[in-house]
Amino acid sequence: MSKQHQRTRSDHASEIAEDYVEAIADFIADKDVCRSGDLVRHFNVTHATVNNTIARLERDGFVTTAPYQPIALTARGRRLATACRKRHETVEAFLLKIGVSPATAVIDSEGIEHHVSRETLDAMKRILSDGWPDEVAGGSRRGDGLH
Amino acid sequence: MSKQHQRTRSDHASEIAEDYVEAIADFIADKDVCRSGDLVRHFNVTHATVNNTIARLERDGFVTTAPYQPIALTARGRRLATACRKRHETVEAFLLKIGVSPATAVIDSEGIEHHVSRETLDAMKRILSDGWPDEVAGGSRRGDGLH
DNA sequence: TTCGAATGTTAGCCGAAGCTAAGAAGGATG
DNA sequence: CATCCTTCTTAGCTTCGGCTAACATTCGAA
Ligand SMILES: [Mn+2]
Ligand SMILES: [Mn+2]
Ligand SMILES: [Mn+2]
Ligand SMILES: [Mn+2]
Repeated sequence: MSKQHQRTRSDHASEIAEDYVEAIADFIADKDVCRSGDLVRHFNVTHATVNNTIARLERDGFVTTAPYQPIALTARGRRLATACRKRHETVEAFLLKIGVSPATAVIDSEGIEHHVSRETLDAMKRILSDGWPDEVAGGSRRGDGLH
Repeated sequence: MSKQHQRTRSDHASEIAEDYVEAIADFIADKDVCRSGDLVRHFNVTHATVNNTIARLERDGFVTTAPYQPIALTARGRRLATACRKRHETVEAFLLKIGVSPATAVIDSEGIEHHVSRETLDAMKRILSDGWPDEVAGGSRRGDGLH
């Protein structure tokens, strides 16, 4: 019992870090630098909150900062950002694939992404690239064989 | 921007309440009463933590308690529990449907359930009951009006 | 009936993630 | 240069959800 809940709790601990490095990487890709004000607007939280969060990220080795300078990602931060962006994109694309509207897919994927294990992510990717799995006996039988 | 993040933050605020009322309802269904020790074992946290959490649930009108007595759900608590259990079951069943192993489905659904909107839940239910959407050239649109 | 184990409560601590309010640093414009 | 506005930092507060340690209550055995 309760392996689930421990996983959910630990997912939440890394969730903020994941969203921040992803956003920082996006700003850097987009306009070459990321300032804390960019994150204030992006996450819709206060300057003080961004400052505290960035301090934790620096403590944990994901970013480097200097007073009044842009925020830079460490190699570790870049690795995490890339992995998170891919995972996020997969989850969002999968929601669209099952018929969810674009607006809802954007919102739901933002929360869901952090709780998707490697195995579930692979299942989603497989469906996105190979199509729906074959229905096993007892199912409602609709798509017939392949394509 | 950031509508997503506000939703994710507010999902987290209700997440613990949802898991607790669901567990309490399960214990009551199973053995007629729920004692705080049941929750200690179920969530694998300490007595003190369960006590604090239950106090918040009572403050918010989901449960009633009396010293050394079992924990009882209010009507509001029962409503929430029922809705959460259904949603949880749907998410777990859907993960199985896309080919995730039972053990992983149990773990991932515990976190994912809290971030699944009504619309996404409906999409999952539709697939569980009607089978995969028709594949149509160019995308995943499922033509045909409803039903 | 007393006593010890199991169960429940309380007090006090911590870190994460939010906030407000105050002030410092820097840059554009006169 | 001085000024003013934007940007950034710092201090101090809150709630939540964890924890440990100490204490209280209940209840079944001896
Ligand atoms: Mn996210
Ligand atoms: Mn979550
Ligand atoms: Mn649940
Ligand atoms: Mn859950």
